Amino acid sequence: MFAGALTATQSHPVRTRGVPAPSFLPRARQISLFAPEGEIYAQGEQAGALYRIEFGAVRVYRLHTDGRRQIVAFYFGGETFGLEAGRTHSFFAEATVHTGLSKFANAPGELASQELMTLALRSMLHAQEHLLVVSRQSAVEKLGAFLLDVAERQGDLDHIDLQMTRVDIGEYLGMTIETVSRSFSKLREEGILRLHGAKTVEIIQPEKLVLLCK
Amino acid sequence: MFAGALTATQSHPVRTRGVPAPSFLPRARQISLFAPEGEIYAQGEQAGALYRIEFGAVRVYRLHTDGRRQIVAFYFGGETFGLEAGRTHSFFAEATVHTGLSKFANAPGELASQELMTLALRSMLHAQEHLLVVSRQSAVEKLGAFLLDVAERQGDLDHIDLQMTRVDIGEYLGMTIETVSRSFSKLREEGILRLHGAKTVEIIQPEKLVLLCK
DNA sequence: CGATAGATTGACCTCATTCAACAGGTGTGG
DNA sequence: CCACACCTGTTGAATGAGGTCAATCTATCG
Repeated sequence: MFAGALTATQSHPVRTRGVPAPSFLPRARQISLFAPEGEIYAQGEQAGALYRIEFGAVRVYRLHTDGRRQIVAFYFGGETFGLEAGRTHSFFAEATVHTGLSKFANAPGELASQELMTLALRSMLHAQEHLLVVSRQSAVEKLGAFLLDVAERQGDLDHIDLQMTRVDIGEYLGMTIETVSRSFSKLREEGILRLHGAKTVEIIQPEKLVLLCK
Repeated sequence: MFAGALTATQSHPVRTRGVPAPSFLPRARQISLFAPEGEIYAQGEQAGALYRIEFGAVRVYRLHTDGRRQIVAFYFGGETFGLEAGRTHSFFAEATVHTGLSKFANAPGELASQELMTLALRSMLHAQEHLLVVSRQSAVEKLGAFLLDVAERQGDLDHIDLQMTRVDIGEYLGMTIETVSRSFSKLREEGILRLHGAKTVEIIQPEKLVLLCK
């Protein structure tokens, strides 16, 4: 039945917007499937491989000593992740929903290639953007900036598919699930967005949201 | 008299700990001097060059639309900065104190070199570490983690030379100067550190601080 | 040695967190 | 296909940490 989910999801065109397909990497033989909460790699494991998301979504996070989780990035269909500074992973990577990945063995000699450089700089830029969002003062602004980011990456303002729980969003933005929920409600009450279920968001007044968050 | 400050500072050995000298880059002819608040580059300017700090300190920041400043990194003696994702700078770089820099013209063809890759991955890692610090819950923990970072990079726990104002620290950690000051006071009251003037910090109980922040 | 920017401390207030109860939606088994 | 159970999300009230405004102190530089 997960195989069913696979074909069903794949029948949608995989979004590749923003991140070009890593043509410089050897073609992956097959797609690995991950159930929600499924671990892709763990902190301490040997790094080196790259992963391209065919469908689904992934969270990359780290654990604080007090047990709290800090999600440093989400990745969606068409995006590539897995590049890290050291030889071993400093982060955990897990699927947030049913997810299909292409894995690329990354030969160490290839590390200096232009494309990998681009990927590293992109990751750096993303971390800095994330920093700007998290250091934003108000909870509503944080959530708004997050939603705009996701909408842009998914290429559709009218139909954002969150593919993650309020817990995930909270751990990404550095706030509690209650505050996340309240912020959604505030944006809804102000007529900026509409919720169709908890995970499908429609942005009605993008201008207002941009004005608020950018 | 600034020339005097130059020789005086240079008589101290320039710390190169953590960041190897960029031997892969063409030797710089001379050292450029910057007064406190002096602009090194601005957002929108053409990027490409790298800078090595001979003495002094640099802040790299970005402006929010509401005018607030978000400092994304500090750099100290021996460290190299200036690498960015795009062709133009997304950030501003300014000296926080009297600073001397070696500028390296960065030939575009060299972009794929192993050493630049290392620099990019280091920047990525730093941005992610910074994110973890800022998303830490309490103000005292943020400041403690920051001090440990600076102490490690300067290689001396007993004598941290901050080389920046409370405003800078606040804009780096995402809190007000009052909260920064109060956090310093709390750490002092708990006997973890001692202040000799506002910018010279002596960490008396590093274990306690590590326990609190790491 | 005086002027001035930077830093500290206090009082008050706002807003996110915490704790708790409730509602809704999803998935499972009958 | 329906009913129940559980997980997820929402909302409310009380608490507390950090922001804001303001006054005072002090370190540094001319």
